[in-house]
Amino acid sequence: MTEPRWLNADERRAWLALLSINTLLPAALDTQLQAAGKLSLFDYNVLAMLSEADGRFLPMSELAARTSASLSRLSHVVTKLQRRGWVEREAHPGDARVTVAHLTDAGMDTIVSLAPGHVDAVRALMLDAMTDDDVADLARIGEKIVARLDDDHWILRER
Amino acid sequence: MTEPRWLNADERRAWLALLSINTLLPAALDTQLQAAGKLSLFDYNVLAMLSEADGRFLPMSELAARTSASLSRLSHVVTKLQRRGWVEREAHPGDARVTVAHLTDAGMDTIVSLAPGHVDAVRALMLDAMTDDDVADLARIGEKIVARLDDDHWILRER
DNA sequence: TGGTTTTAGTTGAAGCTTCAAGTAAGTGAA
DNA sequence: TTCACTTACTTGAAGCTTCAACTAAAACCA
Repeated sequence: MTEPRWLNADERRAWLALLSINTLLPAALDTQLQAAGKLSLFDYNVLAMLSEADGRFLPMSELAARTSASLSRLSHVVTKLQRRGWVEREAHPGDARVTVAHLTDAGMDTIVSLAPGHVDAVRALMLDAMTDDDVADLARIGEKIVARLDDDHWILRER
Repeated sequence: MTEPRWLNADERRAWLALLSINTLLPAALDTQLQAAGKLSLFDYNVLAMLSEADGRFLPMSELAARTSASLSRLSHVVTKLQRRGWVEREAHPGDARVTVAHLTDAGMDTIVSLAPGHVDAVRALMLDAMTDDDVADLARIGEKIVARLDDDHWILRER
C-alpha cells in the first residue's frame, strides 16, 4: 500500500488553524452584522463590492467573482436584497443575457452606516492580534493560496 | 467626524485573501469529499476528531469544541451520521446530562478509506502552494488569530 | 444562413445551519 | 434540604446554500 504523505507538525498546525478561523471568524462577523443591521457577512460583502464599483453596478457574474460565490447563491441573495430595497436588477445595454445589479441610494446608506462597525470588528477579531509583519506575511501567503484555488481570482488582478 | 481607522493596503490584502480562501477552500474540499463518499467537510471532521480520540468517543460538547461548531449544529449532524451507521450516541456513566458520541467500526472504515484522498486534496489546494517557511508562518499567525477569536480553543491546548 | 455550443442567469427542491425554546440533570447558596 | 442557576443537549422552524434543470441570448462554424 502506498501510504499518502501525511501532514507534518507545522502543516497540521497551519491546516487546523485555518479550519478553525474559517468557522469562527465568519460566525463572529455575522453576529456583529446581524446585530447592527440584520444582515449576513455575505450580504454585507455583496453591498460592499457594489459600493466600490464604478457607477455602483456590476454584472451578476462579475459580482459573483468578487464575492467568490456561485451565480445561484448570488441570484437568491440579490433577490432578497432587492426586496429590502438595497439593490436593483437592470438590463445590460449591450448583451441581453447579462443582468446588472445596481446598488440603490438606500443600499449605499446602509453600507456607509455599517462599515465603521464592521471594520472595527475585523480589527478586533484578527488584525489587532497581529504585528505589521504578520499582516504582510498573511497577505503574501493568503494570495498564494488564493492563486492555487483560482488562478485568475479578481483579488490577484488588482496588483 | 471621527473616521474609523480604515484598512491599509496590506491589511486589505490579508483580509480579502482570507475571505476568499474562506469560501473557496471549503467548497473545493466539499466537492472532493462529496464525490468520494457523499459527505461534507464538516461531516468528515466530526469523524476525524472522533477517530483520533481515546476510545473513539467524545462528549458532544468536546466534539463541538474540536470542530468549532455549535452544539445544535453538531447534534443535527450526529443524528445524520447515526442514520448512516457511522456514529452512535451513548450515555455518560458519571454525568447523565452528557451524551457521548462514539465512532462505530463502519465509521472508522469510512475515514480510513477517505483520509488519503482528503489529505491529497488539502496538499493540492493549499500546502503545495507554500514553502516550508510559509507553512510555519501561517501556523504561527493562524494560531494568533484563533487565540484572539477564542482564547482557550482546543488547538492551543495541544502545544 | 442555420445549427450547435457556450455563456449568463434564474428557479424550485433538498439539505444544511442557525435560532429560539425547551428538557433534564448537576451545582451552589442559604 | 430546597430553590435558583447553570450546564449539556435536543428539537422544530425559518432561513440560507447547493444542486440540477431550465430558459434565453450570444458566439462559433461550416
